[in-house]
Amino acid sequence: MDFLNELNENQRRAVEYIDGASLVIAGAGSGKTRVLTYKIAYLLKKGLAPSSILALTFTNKAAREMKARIATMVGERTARYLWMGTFHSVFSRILRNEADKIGYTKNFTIYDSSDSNSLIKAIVKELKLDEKVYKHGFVHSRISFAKNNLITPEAYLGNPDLMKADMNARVPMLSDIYKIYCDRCKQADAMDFDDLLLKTNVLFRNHPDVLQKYQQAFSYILVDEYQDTNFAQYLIVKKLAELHERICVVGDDAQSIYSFRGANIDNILQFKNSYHNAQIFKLEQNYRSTQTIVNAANSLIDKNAAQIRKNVFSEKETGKPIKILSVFTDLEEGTVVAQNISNLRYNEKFNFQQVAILYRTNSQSRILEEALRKQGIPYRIYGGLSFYQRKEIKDVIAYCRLVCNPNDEEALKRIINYPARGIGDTTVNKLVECAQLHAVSSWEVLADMLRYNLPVNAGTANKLAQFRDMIRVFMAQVTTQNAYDLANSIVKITGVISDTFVDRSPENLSKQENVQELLKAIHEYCETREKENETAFLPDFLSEISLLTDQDTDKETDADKVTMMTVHAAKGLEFKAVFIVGMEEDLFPSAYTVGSERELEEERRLFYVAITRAEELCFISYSKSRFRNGKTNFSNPSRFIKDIDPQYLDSPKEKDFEPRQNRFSDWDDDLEIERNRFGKTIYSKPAPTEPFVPQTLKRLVKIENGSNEKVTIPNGSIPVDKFVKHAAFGIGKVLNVYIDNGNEKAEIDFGEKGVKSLLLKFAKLEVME
DNA sequence: AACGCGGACATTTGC
DNA sequence: TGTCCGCGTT
Repeated sequence: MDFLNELNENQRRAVEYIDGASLVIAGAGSGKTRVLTYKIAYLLKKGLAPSSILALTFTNKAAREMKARIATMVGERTARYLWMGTFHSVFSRILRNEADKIGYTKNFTIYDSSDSNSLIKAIVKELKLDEKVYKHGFVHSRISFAKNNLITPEAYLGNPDLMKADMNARVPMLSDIYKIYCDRCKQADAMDFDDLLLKTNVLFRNHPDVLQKYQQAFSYILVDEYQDTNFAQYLIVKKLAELHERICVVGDDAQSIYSFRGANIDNILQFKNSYHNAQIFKLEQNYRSTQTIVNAANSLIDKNAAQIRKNVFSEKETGKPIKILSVFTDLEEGTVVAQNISNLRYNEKFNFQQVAILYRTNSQSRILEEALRKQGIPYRIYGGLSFYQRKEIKDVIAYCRLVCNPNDEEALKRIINYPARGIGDTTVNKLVECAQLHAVSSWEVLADMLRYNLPVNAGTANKLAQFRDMIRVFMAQVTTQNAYDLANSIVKITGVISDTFVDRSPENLSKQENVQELLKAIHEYCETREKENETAFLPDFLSEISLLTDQDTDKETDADKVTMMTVHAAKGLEFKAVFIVGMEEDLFPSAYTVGSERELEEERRLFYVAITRAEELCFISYSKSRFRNGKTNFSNPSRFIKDIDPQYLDSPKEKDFEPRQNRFSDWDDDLEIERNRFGKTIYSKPAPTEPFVPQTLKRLVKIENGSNEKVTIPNGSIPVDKFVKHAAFGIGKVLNVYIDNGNEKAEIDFGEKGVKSLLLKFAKLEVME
């Protein structure tokens, strides 16, 4: 096994230890992927069948690349039988095989987050709850949290701590929403992303025979990016490995950046408690970056308290210091970055594809994009609205989903009146209500409107029947036509994209192109399957794509283009030169995280990930002003820049690091408001001592022109002109107190949150001193 | 029922 | 800025 010689001492020991559990702590750039691939090759050479090796990766792309590398070592014929993929894709496969055991069909739908959110919205509405209190994003993240921690609705209800917390947070109905949400998913034969992990656990718990089958099937388990696993994933792995404990996990606690998705860094920190006798290997030599970059990154991560101490070092050249670019506007930032890239390309002979621009949020990409375009620099953006999230694609997919799974409520709701066929909201509401009443899906009601007494007139019933019959024709073809032929006739006959033919605007043309692109993808999928002498049906294709991301869709990876992506998306990648942009307070670190030390440390790790993507050159830019959320804000350099040992930096003058002080005239007179992570508004400057001027004149005028029925009460319980604090809106100034419809109300200016009229008997207001 | 308008609101990261 | 929702009009 010659290839073992290509490994360093620690890497080789990690590869060769296959008799029990092992943890590989792999510093950034330390050859982690190499260890994994070589280890799998090693296992295969030792005689393990490829189908008995389970390798779980964090992205599909990582799985694909690793598989390709293994194929070059052991041959394609062997490599293709490896169980390799993301947790979600591997276990969705298993769940489809075992679907009947947990009350699902093989063709269950996977709800993406927008499906989940729209379902949550519908439930909140049905329960007649305040949509502002039960915001879909918030509710979804709580449900997600529960599922990731394997807390079923029943367990949630029975957990006094959770129930009390919801009570105190004034969201007592969360548990009910959760319960209904799960029921509806079940009824729709749908699983959300979290279900793929939760239901796998349920399957293994309730069916020991099934668990045993997979325990025996997988004689060696490898997990990549273990620091980003959550409890549900931890437990799946634990159960599967229980029998033989032949498992190897690889990760780096310093690169744990997904806690918002439930990832639990303790999984890696506590590994040896879960698998006693676990061997630990540390990979500390960085082969990717210059010493300067490695040392700079080390000095940064050193500021975090929670971590496994390790000594990452590089033996490459010293390299150039990290260049700090300080600019005045976000526009200028784009220009400066573009200029630097041009310089690298034409003076330093870099290729564009060796350069990446990394940012904290997707919304930053647009302005950079324009700057690059102006200077004629080719680029490729990853993430953002991925192909499969575009409206026209989602519409086509929704038809496909409904055809494959008639109970898919979210798909049905999306397209029942698109294109418009005279089935309006009123009708849809009646349909959905009727279905709920009988505890069946809307499709079931459509199929037999008379039986369920759907209260619609003859004309409407006719339109519904027409829609139903059209879908039925497709349904009959699910197992007779291949995916491409069926999708093709769906697009033609339903007229999903007919409204893009009204004119030849660029938007419409691009939509048509996208749909063609989709059909092409389906066609290719069918062809590859045919080569394996199988027919690919539409449900197969759907299950294939539901877990794909933008990066999986990308075709021309070899083109010479600058890469633009979020730092999260860049994990695991490397580039000769990296530009980290928008390094400003409230953006990186995000304003949402500065309230909690834990979250702040995660942001710091995120920055660490960004820096360690660079092989040779790293640039960090910040702007003193930035256009965000519809207006321009002034900003200060990120605190993280100061966390890097200055000896590794090439910085502009010192004074740029000082917080800005009245250098920007009247703008600076506004109070700086920042939101902490609970969404409360707090003032970053000392508490206001004088009343602030309401944000917009428009609002003032509105108040003064307010309705005549409002009678100002002179001695209200809330003092006019004083500041009060509200649980959700933060601190505001009382403008007016009056009686409206017999109710005492107060008009309060919450600054950025706007002017609100609150009922005093409901609003909990605290008067500020 | 369809359409258009305007206001409100949110805007972290992603399988 | 952009999306979503509700309202009023046709």
